[in-house]
Amino acid sequence: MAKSTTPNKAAAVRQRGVTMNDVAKHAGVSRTAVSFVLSNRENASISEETRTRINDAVQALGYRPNAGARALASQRSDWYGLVTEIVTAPFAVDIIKGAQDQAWLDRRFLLIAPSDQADAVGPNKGLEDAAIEKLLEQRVEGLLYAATFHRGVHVPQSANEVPTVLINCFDADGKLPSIVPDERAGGRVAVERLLQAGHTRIGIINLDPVIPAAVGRLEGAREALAVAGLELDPELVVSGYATADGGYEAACEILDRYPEKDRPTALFCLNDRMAMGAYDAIKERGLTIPGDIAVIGFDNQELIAAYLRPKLTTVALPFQKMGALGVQTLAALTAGQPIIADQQLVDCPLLERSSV
Amino acid sequence: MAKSTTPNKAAAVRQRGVTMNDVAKHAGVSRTAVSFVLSNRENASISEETRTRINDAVQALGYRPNAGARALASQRSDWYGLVTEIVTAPFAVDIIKGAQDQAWLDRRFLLIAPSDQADAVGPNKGLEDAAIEKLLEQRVEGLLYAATFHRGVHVPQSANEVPTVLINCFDADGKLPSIVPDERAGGRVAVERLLQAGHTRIGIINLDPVIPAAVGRLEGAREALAVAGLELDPELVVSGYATADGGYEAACEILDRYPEKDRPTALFCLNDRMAMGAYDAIKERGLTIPGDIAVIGFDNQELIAAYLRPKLTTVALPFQKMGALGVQTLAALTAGQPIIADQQLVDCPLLERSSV
DNA sequence: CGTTCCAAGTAACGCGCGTTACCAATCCAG
DNA sequence: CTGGATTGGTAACGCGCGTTACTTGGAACG
Repeated sequence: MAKSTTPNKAAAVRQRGVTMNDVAKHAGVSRTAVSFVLSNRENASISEETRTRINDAVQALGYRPNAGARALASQRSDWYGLVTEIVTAPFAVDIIKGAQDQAWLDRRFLLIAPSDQADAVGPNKGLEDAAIEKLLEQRVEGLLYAATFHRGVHVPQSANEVPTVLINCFDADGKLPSIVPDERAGGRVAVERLLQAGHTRIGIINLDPVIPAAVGRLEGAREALAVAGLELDPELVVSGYATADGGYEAACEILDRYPEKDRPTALFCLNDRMAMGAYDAIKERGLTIPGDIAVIGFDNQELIAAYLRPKLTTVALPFQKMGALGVQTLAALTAGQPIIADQQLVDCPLLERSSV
Repeated sequence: MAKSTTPNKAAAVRQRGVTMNDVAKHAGVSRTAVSFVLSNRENASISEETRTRINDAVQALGYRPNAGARALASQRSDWYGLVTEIVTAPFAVDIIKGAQDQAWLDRRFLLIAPSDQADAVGPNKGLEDAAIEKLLEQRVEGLLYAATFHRGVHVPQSANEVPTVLINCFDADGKLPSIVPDERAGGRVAVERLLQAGHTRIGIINLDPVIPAAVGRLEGAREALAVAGLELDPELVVSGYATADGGYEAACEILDRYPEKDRPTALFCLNDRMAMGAYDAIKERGLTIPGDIAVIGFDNQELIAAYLRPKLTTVALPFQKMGALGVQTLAALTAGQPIIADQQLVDCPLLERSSV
């Protein structure tokens, strides 16, 4: 790679950007002609010859359009705002990635603003408002509001000024369209997988029973059992904190409660962190996975699921897909199309690894 | 493709568009006066009375400045571009968060562009270039280029047009300033901690020995041992793949190699994933942590370190701090200040948990 | 009373671009 | 040869705002 000896100088010279006017002069045409060519107008008539002359000039001068000026003149920015809690977020990054990729494909830009601030003491509601305010100042054409765990949220008032789509959460006021994981189908597929492997006595390590994830996943489990002619035994459902320790304790309780012959042969852990704790409880008792006890998780937290030994079979939350779908929905909304549905459910695929 | 079926409606939805002119009329002053008040010009003379009248008008009309127009007129955007690989990134999110928070404090905006694309087949170098190009079209005032693991990188040529700072990586061509973790000090502090706990026979589970992280951390370990009058025993250093399985195998090798009395009483795992595997190897042998064997990790991958049982004592990579420092450095550069140093090292703090 | 000076504000230009209206030349049909 | 329809462009306005130069009414000053 040939090093330019004075990159700084080059930068300093380039500081004053090349404008469309420069291109026009260089090509010996009007600025309008350049604009027409660059924006590929259909109805404008520019001869093939001047068209190439203009393109050559663009190339020669290294012209780069000024997105801000374009936005100002055309009254559209091609920007979407994404508001999310970054701090606690093992998941947020996946939503961002999904949205970002889709936005990129659609030639749109994503402005990401934090809805929480590390240094914020007290209610950070004000900061969230400020974030949205900032995004609106940038004249974003739409807003994505993402949560890191499935729940109902109240979206600040100012979000109403622009089309808004919720991701991994839903509007507690029931106004805005949202995109959430299909927890029920996920719970169903997890238990179906265990049934298919021959397990009929399945312990369930539950989350806090009131959150949407727990409700849906448990309901799905019940459905799967019902299809197999089984009933969900309330005694086999133990709730715990959504941590490895919580999972450990719940698993201990469920494993020690029964004599060996009645012991469940499989555990459905409603998230991977609890599965991590359950692994310890199982191993401590000299039992093997999946030989003695099969384990299935939920969430597909890569760092856990893919690195546990044996690797954890789990149901994935479709964050990337939700992010992408959010952008698509927003694109449809800003284009004036009617909303597809108040709430779109996205499938949670089963990821087979080695714990069943 | 999808043309807006109801353009009128879309226009109606479009932002209210109250401009400075509206504010001016409402307050009975000139637009210039409004501009002066809003930008808090020192040398301009506006009476306190009209100043409040203008502010009231702003409030009453719900005026929101147009950032794009402001950028166009003032020739500065208050935007920085952040280019990073989002896809594989358990870490990227922390860099983003650190940078984002700092940018927010400085009243600047971060435009995040992906340097890798999921759907990109073949060399994605072109996409990275395209991303930077897009950022430059937005007239970002500076560029942050972040990697998800410490390494040398080649930054695309176009990044030279604007001040650029590298985060968690360094310029292989040695031109651009960078911010990287102080791996050596991190390795030192880890081993010091083990020495302080009374361990003198310390096994080291190494990464691929050529990457900067491995080199630095091992060198730090050597220094710490030297200070204690000890030497690093090459036999106690085993390399493995940077995964839980790799850590498991390496730990097995090191634990089984010696009779009990010569067995190391502590393991320094050069990353947390390997520590996760080492845990399994230790537990399998009926040994306890930290009773029989102390373990210390590196990276502080929250999902692992905080949820392993016992929780893993580890050295943290200062991603957030690096992100913040990156923004600060960029701010200094764009303000025309001389660069502080070609390479800034950021401390890796020890996080005490329960495995030592 | 004439001059100077200053507070308080305004008119007007330009940032880079999209867009509409308009113009000049050519090309046929009648 | 005239007139309408194309082809190939251009002039000029406006997007919302920052900024510079300029104006004005009145107070201070000599």
